[in-house]
Amino acid sequence: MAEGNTGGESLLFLTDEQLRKGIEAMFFAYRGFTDDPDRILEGMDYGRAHHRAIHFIHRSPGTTVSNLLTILGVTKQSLNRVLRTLIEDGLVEARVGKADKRERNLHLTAKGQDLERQLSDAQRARMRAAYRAAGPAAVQGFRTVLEAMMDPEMRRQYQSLREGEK
Amino acid sequence: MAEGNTGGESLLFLTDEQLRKGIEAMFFAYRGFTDDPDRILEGMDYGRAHHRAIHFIHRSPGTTVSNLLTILGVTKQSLNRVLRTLIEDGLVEARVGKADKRERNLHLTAKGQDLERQLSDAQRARMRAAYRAAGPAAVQGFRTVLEAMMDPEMRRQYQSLREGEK
DNA sequence: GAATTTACGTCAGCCTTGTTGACTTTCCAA
DNA sequence: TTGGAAAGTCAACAAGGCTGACGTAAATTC
Repeated sequence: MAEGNTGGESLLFLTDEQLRKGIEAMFFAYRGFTDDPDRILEGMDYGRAHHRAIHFIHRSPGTTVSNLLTILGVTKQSLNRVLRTLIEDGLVEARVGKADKRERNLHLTAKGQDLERQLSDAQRARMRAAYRAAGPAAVQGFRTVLEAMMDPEMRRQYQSLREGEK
Repeated sequence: MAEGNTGGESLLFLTDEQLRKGIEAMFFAYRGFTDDPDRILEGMDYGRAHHRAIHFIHRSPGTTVSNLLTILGVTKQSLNRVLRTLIEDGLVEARVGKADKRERNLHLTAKGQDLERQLSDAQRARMRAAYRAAGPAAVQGFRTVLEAMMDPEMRRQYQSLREGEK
């Protein structure tokens, strides 16, 4: 199904025009995707970077700083600035590693869980509405294309996160 | 596969776990989506903001500054900073409006077209690879979900852009 | 014809979030 | 014991958002 590139109409979805529409769809949809959490965060001292950190700490409790660096793809200085404020404000706890004491195992506090819940509720609500409107078959295609669009390294991260959770 | 679901079918794609996967897919895919143009731009004096301006001027030649403001969703000061450098460098031309002389009609110069081509070639190449790998049905679903994810206002913009082109 | 509104440009200043580079501390492992 | 990895810190800087204030020309309204 995927590679059947014989003649006629099978390749119509690969025209430059179709691709351009896909590109603009990504652009506009990503705005919607980030909008709700951004709105919640504004007014607090936090931004999108804090949201990302909170999301992935929630997702993989006990993860280390360097794990987070790999997933987020930023420098440790950038991440550290964000992490520091979250720790100072009591949303994140950094526990010295048990096996390797150089590592810090990151966890959300109750307060951190609260904010995470607020943010992900908003983001999931939009996602749910979109999924519901589009239907299960479209959702399947959505995920397939997005996965194919990732860099191989990001795809590995994405998939290992998936299998990491039960 | 991930969640221990029985074969209920109909609403399984709306579980929080499924939604979370979609959220992370958006995050990782958007990185891939912006990566290639970003790499081309770095080293030049331009960034993602310039790319966006160039894209939409190419897309709607003769568009006005305020049109662009609406589409991009930034302040005029932000856009102006970007536009000014593009005009100074001879990538964009701002012609005084014919009917309304307060307006500036924006066009890419030959030089601007060159960069646009470079950027969109890179972005389309990744998009094409993803589309090809996923197949036409998945692409259809991809676009449907993204469209449903947009804010109504953005969706209008997106659709009016679509109909603008033949 | 005067007043107001619109479209655009610009100056100044601030914030978030990214970057490099240099340096320290801790501590595991060879 | 020593090299290097993990983590943190300080400093400086850039891109690209933002607000507020102001200016000007053109169009519109009264």
